[in-house]
This record gives sequence, C-alpha cells and structure tokens, in this order.
Amino acid sequence: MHTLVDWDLDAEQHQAATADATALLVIAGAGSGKTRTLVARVAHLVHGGVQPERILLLTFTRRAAAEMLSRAGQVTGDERLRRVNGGTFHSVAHRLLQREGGAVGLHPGFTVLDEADTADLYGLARQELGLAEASVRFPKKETVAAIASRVANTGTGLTDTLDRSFPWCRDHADPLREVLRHVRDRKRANNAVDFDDLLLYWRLLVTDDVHGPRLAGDVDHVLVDEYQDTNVAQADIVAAYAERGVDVTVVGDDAQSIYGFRGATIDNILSFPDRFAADVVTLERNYRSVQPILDASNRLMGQALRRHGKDLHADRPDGVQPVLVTCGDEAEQSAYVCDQVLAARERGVALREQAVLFRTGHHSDALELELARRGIPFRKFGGLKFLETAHVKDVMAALRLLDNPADELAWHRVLRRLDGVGPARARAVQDVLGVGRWRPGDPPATSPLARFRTVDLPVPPTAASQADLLRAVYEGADDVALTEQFERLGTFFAAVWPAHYSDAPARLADLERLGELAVRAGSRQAFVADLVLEPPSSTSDLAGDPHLDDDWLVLSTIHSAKGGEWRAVHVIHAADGNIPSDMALRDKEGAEEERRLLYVAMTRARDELHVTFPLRYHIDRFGTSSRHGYAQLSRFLTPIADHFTKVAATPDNEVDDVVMAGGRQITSVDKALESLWTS
DNA sequence: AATATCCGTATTTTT
DNA sequence: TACGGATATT
Repeated sequence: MHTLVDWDLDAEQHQAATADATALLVIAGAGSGKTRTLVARVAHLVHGGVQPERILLLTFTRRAAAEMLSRAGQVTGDERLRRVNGGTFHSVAHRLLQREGGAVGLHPGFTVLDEADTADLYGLARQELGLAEASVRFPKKETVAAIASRVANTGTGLTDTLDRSFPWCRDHADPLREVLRHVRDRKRANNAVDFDDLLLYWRLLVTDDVHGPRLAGDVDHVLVDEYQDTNVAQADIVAAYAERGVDVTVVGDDAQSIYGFRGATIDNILSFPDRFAADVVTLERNYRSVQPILDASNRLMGQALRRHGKDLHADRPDGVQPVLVTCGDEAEQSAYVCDQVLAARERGVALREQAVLFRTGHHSDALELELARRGIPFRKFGGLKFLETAHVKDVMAALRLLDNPADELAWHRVLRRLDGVGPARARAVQDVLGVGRWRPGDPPATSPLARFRTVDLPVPPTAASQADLLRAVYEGADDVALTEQFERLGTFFAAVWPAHYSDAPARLADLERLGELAVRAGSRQAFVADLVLEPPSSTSDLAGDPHLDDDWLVLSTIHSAKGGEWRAVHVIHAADGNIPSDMALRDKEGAEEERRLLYVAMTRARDELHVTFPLRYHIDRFGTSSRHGYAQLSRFLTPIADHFTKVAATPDNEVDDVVMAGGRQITSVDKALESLWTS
C-alpha cells in the first residue's frame, strides 16, 4: 500500500490532501503545488476506500484531467486511479446528457454547436425575423450570441445584461428577446445544444427532485480545479451535488481568474466558504520561482483593486532579477528572444523548458517567422482557429448529419457546396427533404437523410453527379469503417472544393489529418463531439509527423499557459494596448482581469523571466505601408519597473545572428554551394 | 437565383 | 489578410 509520503507534501499541502471535510476550499497561490495536492487528495480518497468511479474530477481542460490522472497513476503505481471520472464541465455534461438527455427533451445523437454554429443560428434568426434590414442597425450575430451567452452564464436578466455589458444594444431589448426565443425553439427542433446549454441542462437535471438524487447517488466526491474560473451555472452544479450529500473540494486562486469574459465570476471562490460552510486551506509557499520574480509578481498584484491579501513566499530565495527589455521594433524583439532562447539552450536549458507567452494568437506571428528562419523548432498553444476554417466545418457538417438528420445548419452547409446551390436552393432542398418538419423521434425511414437517398433534388443538372457522390457518403454509413467513410468524403470534397477554395489540395490534405484524428478518437460520434468540446490545443496536435523534433520551444497565449511552468519565460508585446488589451478596457473589471493575466504570465517562470516590448509598431498590421507609431510600456509594469533589470535590445545584426545547427541557414549554405558547382 | 467583383473594415482570450 | 456586405453581371 502506498502512502502520501510518496508525494513529499508540506504541512499545508498534506492538510489539504487529507482533510476530512464535507466541503473544502484550497486557496492555492501560483506555483504552490496545487495540482500535486489535488492529485494527492484523489489518491488519498481512493486509498481510503472510495471507488474511483465515484469520484468526479472537473478540470479546465480535459488534457489537464488526463495528465493529472496519469501522473497519479505513475507516482502511486495504482492503476485504479485511471478509472476516476474526469473531464471539463462541458465534456462531463455531454457524457451525462448522452445518457440522460431524454429527461430534458434531447434525442440521441444530438449536436453540440460550437461558437460559430451558435452565432450562425442567431444570424438566421436575425434574418428571418426581418431584423437584418431594419433601418436602425441591429447588433450583428456574434454580438447577439455573446449577449445570449452572457445571460445564460451569469444568470442576469436580459435588460440588466444589456445595461451592464452591452449598453449600445439597449434599444433593441424587445427584438432581442424575440431572437433569443426563436433560437431556443430552433435548437430544440434541430436536436442541438450550444456550450451554455450543456451546463444549463446539467444544472436542471441535478437540481431536479427526481433526477438530482439519482445523479448525485453515483458520486461520492466532486473535485474542481481552477475554481476561480467557474461561472454561476457551474457553481450551482457543484452546490447541487453538495446539497445531496456529496463531498466537495475546490481548488483555485482568485489572483489567477482570467475568464471573466466568458462569464466566470471571482465571487464563486470568494463566497465558497460561506455558501458551502467549507474548511479552508491556503497554500502560499511557492516552489516554482526564485524570489526576485515573486517580488515583482507580488508587487503587480499589490496594485489590484480587490486585494487578495496573499503574498507568495519563495522556497528558493536566490536568483536573478527579471529583465525588462526595450526593443526598437518587433523585429528586434524577435531577434532578442531567439538569441536568448539559444543562449539558454547552450547553458543547458532545453527548449521545452522555455516558453514565450503573449496576449493574443497573432502576437507570435513575427517571432514564428524568425524561429523558422533560424531553424528553432516550436509548438504553439492557443489562438488556433483550425475548427473555424470553412473546409473543416464542411467535414464536420457532413459527419454530423449521420447522427442528427435534423441538424439544419449542417444540411445548409453541405448542400451549399454543390454547384449552383446558394442559400435559396439550399433552403428549397431542405424543404423537399423535410428538414425542419421531421423530429428525431419520428420514424427513421422518413428522416431527411433517408429521403435524401431517394428523392429528386431541386438542384441544377451540373450538381447531379456531385449529389450522387454525397449520397455515396451516406450509403450504409453505419456499417462502414471510419477510414472508408473518410475516403468517400474525400471523393465528394475533391469534387466540390475546387469551385469554392483556391487552395483545395491543401484542404484535402487536412481531410486526411482529420481522418487520422477520427480513427484515434475511436468512433465517429466521439470524434465529432471531441473536436467541438476539446479542439486541438496545439499545432503539434495537427502536425502530420509527431516525432520530427524531440525538443521544441513552447509558444502560448497566456490563457493557454495557465497551469504551466518553465525554467525560462519570455513575455512579449508587453506594451500598453496589448497587455492590457485595448479591447478589454471597456470596464474596470476588464482592466483588473488583464492585470491578473500578466500575473499569470510572470508567475510561470522558474529561473528566468524576460519581459519585452517593442517601441515602434506598424500602424496597419496587414498593409504594406511602413507607417508606424510609438508604443508605451504596459501601465501595469511602469510602477514596478524597479523590480526589473532594464536592458535595451541591440539592433538586429545579421553577422551576429545565432542560428541553430540543422536550421534553415545551413540549407541556404548548401544551396549557395550548389550554385557554385553549377555555375 | 447564383456568382463575380469590389470595397471597407476588423482588430482577444476559450469551453 | 480575409471576410462580409453591397452592387453588377450571368
């Protein structure tokens, strides 16, 4: 029998891992061994006799849950830990609703709409209710979707939500209410739910007098990681389990709450002790960073409006000050980062022990080019929009129809790929197929999919052969292997994509990658759901050959870096307007969240922290003009600059360029030589 | 009714 | 850039 000695916990961690409380809050500062403590608690519970299947471990990403559990399995050598039920709130809700969805009116095979699908649905409603042509411009579909989501996630009424977060839409309250109703009914008719619905339905079930006790009866312990980033619905779900006798542990750090934009509220963690009558354990000892990095980070949080009254103490008192680097422009910044990364590597810090963090996905564009030029391998996390590309949506739509023939968005998208079929004919075809009239409970023989195989379609003659290829995709589809299914899809899309996309061959190559992912997911249903609920988080998840390099630099949005740690961290584009992002400054709380974001970024560093910012910025990101403006250091850093060693990056110098062996520079030497041979 | 073409504008984080 | 929207053309 393994004991908690295996975990080498300090007194507070040990207390958190073993506390015999019905409700427990662990306030865990950055780098305080939060994950380890949580995993140790899971192990402690299992060793104490709790069945792993009766533990529900809710994490922010499913990757986090998987890593946690496999780590636990490794440390303890206890195979049972793998049987713990883990996942995100959304993925667990999905799993639950596949079993219990009937109680809330969902039919098997229901579709999970991603953010873009959801927005499209609001777009349709906007159109069909005649709001698009109104003389006063109606909010665009993304805004309408954002309003609906905020209402759902905060539990705040529509008018209050508009007043508070969307004041410029206040005059549209009545038509907006119409649109929300329309979309609610439409989702139901389409047998579809959006992200928010997953949580709302779960809450509905678990708070229900009949279903609630049964659901809670399957569970002995609920543990929630990153509790500071939960919203009202999620807290209600946790509370419902607690009220039904389930023990609850939540772990988080109010100083790292960075998902307010998504409806998360810091109040959940602040009010947890009262609401749940919980024991509280605080972890303040930081095992990650050297003291000078913590000094700067503590000072940063000291400026926060809502003081959390918690300072991190380093277990590692020595160490060098963080570095604040002023760069002439973005190119200098890229050069500086590359130089430093390679220098650190020479000192023995592997690339994967180093990370570059930034506020938004495109902030790494220039750096990525420079890294490629110097032959430095990297993987990028966050800020990826793979799922949103049109051709991937095409593929997912085609697959979705198999499980949910009532999915009108999917029909619309697929049909529009046929030659000469635009919005009007797509609608006509759907009408012939009975999409919108047929309900998932109706006989399958009358489903739009069945009719599609037999009925004459009102499409131009040029589209006839393409429609046949699409029919072939659906022929006996339930008995066909996934690989065969993807081959049929390949045949269909090879016929229709060239008319829509100039780079059809590249997109067909992506289709093969999707096929591989689908095979890995195990089944069509699992693949479709996984891709929506847990899209590929890094470029490496999409890359064809996974073992091209065994060492790589991590590039990541700060959001996606949550929970990570590296020996050397570079925070780039630390200019006002980027951190904080101009977009986020609409209200006070937005600015506060940006400060916490910088705090998260800085506290990822173990030994070395470099914060860089370019003085000169191009005015237009896209254009060819060389117009530029001058940036200022982030408002968060100015007051704490004395905690940094200040450095000016030297101008980029071709001769001094450090290039990694095996990098592209070598290739160009080869080419140069070759040109000598052939001249 | 679909599509070709042109113009203007957006600018974030993620389940 | 790249996409949506408006206008002109097939």
